Amino acid sequence: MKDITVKFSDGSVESYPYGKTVMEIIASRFGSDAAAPVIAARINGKMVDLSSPLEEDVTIELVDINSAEGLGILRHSISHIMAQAVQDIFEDVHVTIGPSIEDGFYYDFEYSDTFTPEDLERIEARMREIISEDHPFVRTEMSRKEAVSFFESRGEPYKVELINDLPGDVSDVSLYSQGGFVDLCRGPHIPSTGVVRAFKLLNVAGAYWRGDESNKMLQRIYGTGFATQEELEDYIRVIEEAKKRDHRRLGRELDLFQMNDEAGPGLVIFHPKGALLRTIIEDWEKKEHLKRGYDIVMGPQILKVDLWKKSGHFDHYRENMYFTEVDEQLYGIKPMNCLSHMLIYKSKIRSYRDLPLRYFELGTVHRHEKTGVLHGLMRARQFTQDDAHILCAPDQLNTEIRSIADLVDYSMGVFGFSYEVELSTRPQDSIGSDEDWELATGALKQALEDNNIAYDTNPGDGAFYGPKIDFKLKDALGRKWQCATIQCDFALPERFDLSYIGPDGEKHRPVMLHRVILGAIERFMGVLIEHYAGAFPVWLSPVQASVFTVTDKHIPYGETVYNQLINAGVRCEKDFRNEKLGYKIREGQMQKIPYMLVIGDREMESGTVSPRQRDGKNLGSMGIREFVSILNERCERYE
RNA sequence: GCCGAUGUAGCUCAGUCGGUAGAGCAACUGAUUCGUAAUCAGUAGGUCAGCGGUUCAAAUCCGCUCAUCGGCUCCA
Repeated sequence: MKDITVKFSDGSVESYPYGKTVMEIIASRFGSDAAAPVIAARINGKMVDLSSPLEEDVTIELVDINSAEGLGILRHSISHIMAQAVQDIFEDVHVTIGPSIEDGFYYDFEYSDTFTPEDLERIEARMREIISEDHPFVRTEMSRKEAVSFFESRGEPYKVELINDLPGDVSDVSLYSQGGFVDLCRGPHIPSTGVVRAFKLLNVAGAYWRGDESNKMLQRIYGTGFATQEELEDYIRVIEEAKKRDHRRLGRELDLFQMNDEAGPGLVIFHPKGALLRTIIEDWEKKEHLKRGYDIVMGPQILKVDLWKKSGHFDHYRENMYFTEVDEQLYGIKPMNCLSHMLIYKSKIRSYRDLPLRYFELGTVHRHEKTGVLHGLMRARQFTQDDAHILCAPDQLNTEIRSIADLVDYSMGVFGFSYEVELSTRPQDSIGSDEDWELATGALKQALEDNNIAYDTNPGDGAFYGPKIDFKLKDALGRKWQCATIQCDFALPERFDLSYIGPDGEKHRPVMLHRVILGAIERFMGVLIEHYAGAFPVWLSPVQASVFTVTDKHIPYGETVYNQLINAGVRCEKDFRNEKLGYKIREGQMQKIPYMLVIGDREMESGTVSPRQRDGKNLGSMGIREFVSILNERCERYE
């Protein structure tokens, strides 16, 4: 056999004997030390194991354990090790699938009993044994038929189902084994179990087979793995930090809101500070929308059921709606705000000169969410959307979508979020013609491209009335939250027979855009609380400053300072209790108040205040007016 | 809705083998008048989520319901 030529990603080209494995080639080219963090390779663009032999001329790229792909391979391999450990320990466990995911991996098992936290420890212990035994991951290939009978003989029905459901043109499948455990798997994998340095099993949860709620519930074990122990510990620290930032906890500690069993699940009760924060956000939004040519409108909470039938909500959204009977008439409590907006449009004959019309409503909606999905402010049964419906001519769609995307971008910047964009296309259960769906999807796509916005596509994930663009913001811990969305809708204008008179004097059908910027104010507040860990920027803080007296004799002057600040529009509290200054400061810090104003002899004599910033910095003595202008300037910069 | 876990004072949590409930912090009262993250002392606070069952006796064992938490499905 003749030698083969290998081209490396640094551009160098070398010859090797036929049939050498990738690992051997890397070791001879870079030395075994340099090869250590490499756990897989990309050969002519295809990911392979290091143990695969090279039988033709190739271009080779090394996949490092620290790259996103390398980490994915490592975690996927750990999931196989976990599956082996589980089957070693427990009887009657059937394996299903076990992929790597964003922050780790999981494996789903069918098991008649349930896994407990103690079981996880036993599984981890067995995994450590498997790792120290350093079993190689061995790839083999089989025909579909062989593989089916192989997994049948091993009593693994889920694997058989997976193979049977492969596309018809797939003739062979690959299997990976390590230490007697065999799994159907595309690969690649790490060379051997001993490569694993740091892993942890995190929790057990139920999960439907193939994610379908009509299927059997399996038991999923989540875990994660990293190249080093330090990285694993960092990750665990982030989880702990997230727990500390939990908006449900901070909501109570900062006295922002409560959820109350007596009131009902999924219902938020805003306390004074939470309601103030919400008011600040809503006032900001109204101002920004008025600047951009939106009209503020308001519709009723309940509308007759016939209108919901007309809109399609009764047929497609009924299970999420609440209904109530008034004077023997059935009413639907609104789960969306569009209906009133349609009626506003229809209240007059519209000309093309009137378009676009942009109706903005801070609309409170009710949705009957399943009990299991409720989650503090993030997922409630009553929430308020910063909703708008834009009615425009088809040729105005592009401009309108682009300016919404600009508003999203501006708003995310104000709150300090980066974001990602997804385009979702027609779902199974939907209304409207194929042409309209195509037109709408094309308009969204075109606008994104015109604005140079990178996006992913989610096929079949649109709303029942139209395709949508979702914006997923990223918070301080890198977690993603769905907030803004733009949905294109040809169906509702049709159903409500909306029209405008064009330049030709004829009736034309307008197009509608549904859109939210922050999404639900409740969810957005939840995200904000966790993003800032409760330490809101000055412009958002429900309490911007608190006045602290050193002793009782400073109370009269403190009262003067407090009143001046309140009159200047500062959101201010006072703490004139007979407590030591350090005690008040500590409480102020825990309440995350941006400025604490200390009032003692010095300030009383010179008519000043001494602001202490939340970061502990003492600003020294200054006049009240000076303090107010510092505060106002920061607010103007959205600090 | 489904799988699993949990529910004890305002909060965080103890409570052994079934024998009628405890701590720290917070609160309240008093003393202290104090300069940048906790002054001291005292007082009060509980239908042990709810309902039912077993038992001489239930926070503890069993059943049901409700709620919460972690996921799945769904979603702003």
